[in-house]
Amino acid sequence: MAGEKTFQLGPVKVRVHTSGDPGPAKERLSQDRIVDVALAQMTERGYEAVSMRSIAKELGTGPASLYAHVANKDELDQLLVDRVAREFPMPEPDPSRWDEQLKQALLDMLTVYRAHPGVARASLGMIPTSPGALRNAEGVLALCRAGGVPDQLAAWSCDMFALYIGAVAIEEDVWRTRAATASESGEPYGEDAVVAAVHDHFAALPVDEFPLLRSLAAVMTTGDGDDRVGFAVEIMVEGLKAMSARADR
Amino acid sequence: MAGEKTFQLGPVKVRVHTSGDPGPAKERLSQDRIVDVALAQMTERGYEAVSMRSIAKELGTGPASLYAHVANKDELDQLLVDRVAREFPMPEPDPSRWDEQLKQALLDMLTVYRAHPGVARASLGMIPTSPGALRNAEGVLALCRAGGVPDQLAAWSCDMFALYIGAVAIEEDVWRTRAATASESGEPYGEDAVVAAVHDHFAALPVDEFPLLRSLAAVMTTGDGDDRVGFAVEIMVEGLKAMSARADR
DNA sequence: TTCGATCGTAGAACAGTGTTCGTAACCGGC
DNA sequence: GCCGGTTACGAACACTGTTCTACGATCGAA
Repeated sequence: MAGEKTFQLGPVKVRVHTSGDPGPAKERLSQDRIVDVALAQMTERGYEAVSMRSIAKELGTGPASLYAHVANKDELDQLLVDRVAREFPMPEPDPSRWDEQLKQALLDMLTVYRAHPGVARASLGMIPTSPGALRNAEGVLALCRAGGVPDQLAAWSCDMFALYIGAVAIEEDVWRTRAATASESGEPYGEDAVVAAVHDHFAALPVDEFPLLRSLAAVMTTGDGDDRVGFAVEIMVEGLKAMSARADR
Repeated sequence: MAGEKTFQLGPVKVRVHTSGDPGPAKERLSQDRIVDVALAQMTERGYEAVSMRSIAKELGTGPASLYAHVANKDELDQLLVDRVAREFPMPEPDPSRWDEQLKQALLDMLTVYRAHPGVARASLGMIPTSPGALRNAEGVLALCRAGGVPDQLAAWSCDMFALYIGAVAIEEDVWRTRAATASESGEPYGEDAVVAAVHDHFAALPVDEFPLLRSLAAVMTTGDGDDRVGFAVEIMVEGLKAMSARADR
């Protein structure tokens, strides 16, 4: 609705220049531009805030226009996680410290997810042949190779790592949006308050039914997200090393 | 709309027995009954097929009636995963084979999720104080205790295991529903066909960019869901044992 | 037994959602 | 020049979760 418009009235064709009122001269739509604004909206307003309509509106058009470049919202979601997956930093494998590199790479993946809240929600069920997934898998495989991990173990590890990191990112985002909706309709619901409440709940459990949870309330609620993920990554990589050694033997 | 109905017409009150046409005499609604039919619908028609309206319809009422027993769809989802989590079999810990018991317990959790497709979609971000989650955590903690796992490791392991198993269940369900929608609008899209297509895609990758993926196409696409999960569970439990031993030392 | 307050029940409606249809405009190639 | 396939887009469809509102049933007290 800007720049130039033509009307057909019977045999007469009228060309009208509507001096660009509602925004600058619009470029043509493209899959990239759609993914751009979708990612921007999701990054600053969360997963549920971005819809076909909100994207179209920011692009100055209607939702139907998007379907020329994107088949589905499902496909759009896949494009988003693929775009984000390309940002995962993948180190050059160094056989002398491949395990530390692998752990760091996994933590970096989570950091990238955190920079784009909501995107991770589509990471489960990611198309394994998308460019981002390929890059990711190739990088993890290279690190495993550098560590002498048997091929089959390395292959299955790619799956496990991607699944776990995606799950952590999703869970964090779920709690994030929950805190947001809870804070806008009542008292603040910060992470510390939630953790404290959980701790108290555990500590008040009946002894005969939940003795361990009750006595371990403190350690159950110790540590933030980074601690927990750091631990899990440690476990997985150490387990991978142990099983590699066992396979060699 | 069954059994008995009264009409008020001015000062006159009329009581009419409508001989139970649209169903048996309806009982009162309750949270349990709502969760029952929601779980049944989800089990047989998938996550996206169950809505407040579909539940209400099967209960012979309108969607507004549900909100007297359930605050949200979010809360309903939590009730569903809690209900399912109660079905997780938790073994009596045996210190001589606690590791095998733990592995089996994790696989059993996945089996239960598989029996209720779609429910797992709400498992990420599960309320940790719900009865099902408590039962689950207590059971895992008991197994770790039997294995002499240090408390902090055991506590964080609960998190890791639940997250990973939930993620696997979700991913499986995503592919399941994708296959369903793909088969109803085109040729069948079975698991074997997808795996074969992925294999061919990997094998046809450019050598200079994805040498490992290309050469490892076979092992990357080897094994079904059980194989992959079995491997991941093995890795995690072995890693847990390794780190426990290291902490003792 | 009758009254009255409360709780559960629903119909209707609101503001959204993803998606499709039909038509109009545009663009590259003959 | 024209013309065919792609792109654009308003309108509409069938949904979704949720809220408002009034009506009915229920139960304790008078």
